[in-house]
Amino acid sequence: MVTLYDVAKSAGVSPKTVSRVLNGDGPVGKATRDSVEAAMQALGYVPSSAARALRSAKSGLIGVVSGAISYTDDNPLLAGLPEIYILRGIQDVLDEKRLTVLLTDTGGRADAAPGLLNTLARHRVDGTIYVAPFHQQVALPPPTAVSAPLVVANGFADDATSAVVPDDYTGQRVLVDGLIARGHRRIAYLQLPHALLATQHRTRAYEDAHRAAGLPLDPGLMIVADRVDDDAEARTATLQHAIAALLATSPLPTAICCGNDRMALAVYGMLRARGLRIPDDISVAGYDDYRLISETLYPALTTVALPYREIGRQAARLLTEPQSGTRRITVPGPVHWRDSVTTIT
Amino acid sequence: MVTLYDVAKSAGVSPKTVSRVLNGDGPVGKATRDSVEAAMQALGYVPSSAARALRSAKSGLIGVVSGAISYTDDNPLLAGLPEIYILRGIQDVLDEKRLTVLLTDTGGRADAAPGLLNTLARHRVDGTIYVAPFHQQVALPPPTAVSAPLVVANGFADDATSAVVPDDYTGQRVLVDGLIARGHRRIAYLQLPHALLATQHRTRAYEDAHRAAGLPLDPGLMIVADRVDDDAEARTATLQHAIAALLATSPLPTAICCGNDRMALAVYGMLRARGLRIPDDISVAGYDDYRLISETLYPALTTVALPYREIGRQAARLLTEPQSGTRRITVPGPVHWRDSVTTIT
DNA sequence: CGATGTCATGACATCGATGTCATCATGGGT
DNA sequence: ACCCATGATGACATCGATGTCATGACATCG
Repeated sequence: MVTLYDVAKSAGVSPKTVSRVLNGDGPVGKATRDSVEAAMQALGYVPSSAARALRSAKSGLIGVVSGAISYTDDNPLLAGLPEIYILRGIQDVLDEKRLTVLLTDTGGRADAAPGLLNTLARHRVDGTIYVAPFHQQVALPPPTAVSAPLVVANGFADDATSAVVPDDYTGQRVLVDGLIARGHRRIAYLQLPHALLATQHRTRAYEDAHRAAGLPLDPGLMIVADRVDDDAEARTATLQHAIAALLATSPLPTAICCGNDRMALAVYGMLRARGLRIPDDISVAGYDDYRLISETLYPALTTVALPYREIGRQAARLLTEPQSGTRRITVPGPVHWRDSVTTIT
Repeated sequence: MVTLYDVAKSAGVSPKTVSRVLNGDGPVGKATRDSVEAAMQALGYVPSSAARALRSAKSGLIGVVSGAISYTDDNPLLAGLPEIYILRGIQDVLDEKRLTVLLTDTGGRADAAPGLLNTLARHRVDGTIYVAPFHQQVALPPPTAVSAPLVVANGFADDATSAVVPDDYTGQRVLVDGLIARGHRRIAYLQLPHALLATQHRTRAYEDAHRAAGLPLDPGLMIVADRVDDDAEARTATLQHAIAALLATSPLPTAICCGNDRMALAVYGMLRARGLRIPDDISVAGYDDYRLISETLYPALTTVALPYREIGRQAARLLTEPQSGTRRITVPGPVHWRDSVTTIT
């Protein structure tokens, strides 16, 4: 390994001067700088961040705790994508600031967190972002003696911890307001389980939108159509029942809001199996804007984007641009109107 | 920060003894070990991997270069998922060995690699895994003075670099053999662009399967139905044309192999828009086993799994369990037979 | 019973950077 | 002509671990 001392010797200067060239600390003469840089080039010098970290207590690492990698196939409902987008937002910001991500994965087990935080502490990360798989309250281990700043993304912990969460209410509200504006009067809502915070916020938005428009709320149109823990077949069956119940109402709904795009994908198939055309007979909307689904479905799916990337960005900024005190940020996501929704004249 | 010296003082032993307890090097008396461990507990000691790395030249970090994070929405064709699964396989192995992933992302630009490798070198990673977004030859920057061992996953570089790649030939071959065994005689093949190595291998497999069964090869059934660089609409149009061409042949094909699951998803919609039932009128198969698509589609999609997770595992093992010389490993993936394929009697 | 080996432990140097403080020109201000 | 701020550079200690070598206490062996 070429060290800073080798560079110094080769350039005929002191180690400290090389350090100054490297970090732009003190002033360095033009000629000296050039010869140092030439020496670094010639020797193929690569600074050791271990040594730097040891001396200056800055590792240049940001720890990330997430299930982005492992959730991918454990839970197809979530499919890991949200966390990937959040990671991407984090990268956006950290790249600019020349920080590197030290990634640890929960492997889907919530009790993995303490061990992972310990690993991050060993590496003396300059800060940690804890990424929740979906909008929820997370339980953090008690802050140890070694506590770099910590931010929760896509969830929140307690009042002493900064957090960034999606604005579920506004997303659903804008969607339903938009459907009403497009002439829909009987709008069904196939919900995700009520245990999800997102469902609670979105349900309130669905109801508020109806109230604001002076429309009645028909309980027959609001059905929980997914489960959390079951296997794929049981979940399909749950959805089948919901669709059957919906199509038994009269008059038929003209639009169906689905809890997420994945549900919408299944709904497409089920409606068509019953001979219904989308959007001519019935409009469909999703949630999440999984572009893999929403753009590929035929017709393309109207859906609400969750601003995951922006959540990641905000979290990274919160962490790296020291603010005063603890903050909680709510990030709204736009509705993408596509061909699966028609206007009723 | 609590250091090893604090622990030593508190336990009344020398720093070196604490180090021995930590690493299990030399022998340590039972009583001494207990008091040291108690002191570590009490003080909340967390070892500094920077100091350890500096002294012993082992960082406990494995660098990963991939586009897993950034590809996610830049290129819906690939959608990042393959790389996520590969990462997962890597994690499987590294977790066991108590190594941590230092993740750097190409941001979708191939020319980002040299800079990323330099970042990894600064952190003195114990090894590097270069993850290719799809099966291809990758161009690595010239090995610098600082070269930890490197392995390419899901691609290959040159004869001096170990690599792990998927077995595209066998996957497609088993699929087409299986379709023929199920009575299909006119099997269409909607290919991905020929520029992809995967397409070349799979096309050979498709042809070999026909030859082996004594079936004629109809060029009208082999259509390139996707493009690499175009926007979503142009790609949909390309696929539409392919479907139209296919349905103009006589007799109609009884099965369609798609280049990937995403294409199969679109094909479902297009066939149904033309009034064809799946699988009654025509069977459909995909490739990749994106479970998000393959398990959710209705009916569920028959497809070939790409063994991404296993590729990641093998790559991590290749890196961390030093073998003799350079190796190249080919990993096969199984066919998942689901309801989108019917047997012709 | 002395030689020898193993166990248990400590002293000290060292890994490769940076922080602190000192040194020595140089040049502008008065 | 003198003072002092500023620029350019270096000497030296230091960050927190581990590698090397040394030491003393026992146990074992011929």
